[in-house]
Amino acid sequence: MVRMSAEERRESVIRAAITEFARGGYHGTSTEAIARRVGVSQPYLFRLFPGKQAIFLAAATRCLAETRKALEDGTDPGDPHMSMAAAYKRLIQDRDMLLMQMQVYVAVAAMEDEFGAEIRKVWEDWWDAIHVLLGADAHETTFFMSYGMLINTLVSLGFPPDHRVWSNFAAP
Amino acid sequence: MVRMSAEERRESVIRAAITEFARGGYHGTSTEAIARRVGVSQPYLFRLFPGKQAIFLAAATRCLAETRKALEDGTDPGDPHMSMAAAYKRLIQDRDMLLMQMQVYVAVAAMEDEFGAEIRKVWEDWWDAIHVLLGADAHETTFFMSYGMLINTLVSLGFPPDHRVWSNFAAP
DNA sequence: CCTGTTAGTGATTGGCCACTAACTTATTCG
DNA sequence: CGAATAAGTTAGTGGCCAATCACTAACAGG
Repeated sequence: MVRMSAEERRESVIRAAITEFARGGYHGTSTEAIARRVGVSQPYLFRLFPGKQAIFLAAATRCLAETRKALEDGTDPGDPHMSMAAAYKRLIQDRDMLLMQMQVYVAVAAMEDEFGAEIRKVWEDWWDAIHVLLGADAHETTFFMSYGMLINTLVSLGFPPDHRVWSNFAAP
Repeated sequence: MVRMSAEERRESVIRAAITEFARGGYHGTSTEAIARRVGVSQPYLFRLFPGKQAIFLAAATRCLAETRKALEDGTDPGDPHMSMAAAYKRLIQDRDMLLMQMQVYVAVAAMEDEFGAEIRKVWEDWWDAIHVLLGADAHETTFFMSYGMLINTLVSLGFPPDHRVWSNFAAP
């Protein structure tokens, strides 16, 4: 048994939660599954977080924040469009991260309360950050985000990389 | 008590299932809820369908098929791009239909078996149909689908129509 | 009118799951 | 050391939910 500070544990829980929620969604994931992945007893999760929803919210915001950060860090001001696209391509290698993003979107539609407002705010900030990076051209921003969301869908659906629906994203 | 043929009942179940699954997702929707909406007892669902998964699959394929049909029917060959975009705009007034689409995507990622293959096939056909309607220009097809998927996301997240993230989809 | 079939229900069950309570073990520090 | 504190566990509970079973009510044809 490896003892950790509560803060470190919470961190592990968030990571595990992203993986589990990504696959099962909110209702399809048991706290038991998360706890097992962390390597801790299930009831202990409820000491670290007030409830399942709180775990999901933490995982959701973390997922969006990390995605955003990866994009920002990977973007070269010299050629933002190309470098950002490349950064997203790198990002989606992590399937769990991408699936979690999708789960967050449908969860917001379902919960529709404080949770929704919180996520909308994070997403909005993300949008704005991209907007600035792409030279504050609204058209470009919409364009980039659109492509991103299509990619999410194609990955979710599990189309293999050589399928024709991917043809416009082919590496040069 | 209104008696119906099994086939008619199945139809009602599919409609009810789309509404319920759209809001709760696969795991977040009880067969009880679907049955209540249909106006029928819960066990009877299992006479009409072999199980919950089968109900979801029926609802999923129906949702995609109807969406596709609405796009095809709404597209004017004279100006496919504009008319198809308008058709999608009309389509998304039905929030349940759109949310169900999202639920299908995440469900495929989770189930990842026969179910996934079935849905991929339907989606692929949809893609091809759009492709032809848009003049077999792969770039245009990707473009259109991307916009569609971004719209789905924005609706799921619940951004009000006057929010800046919508600015590029503003009506002329 | 009776007999086979089809539509539909009520009661139940076994399993899972979020969450609580009460207890145990390790760490820190005066 | 020893006692307060923080990390973690085992055992249990009430509620929900998919699926089954055994049954009843309506209709159709002869």
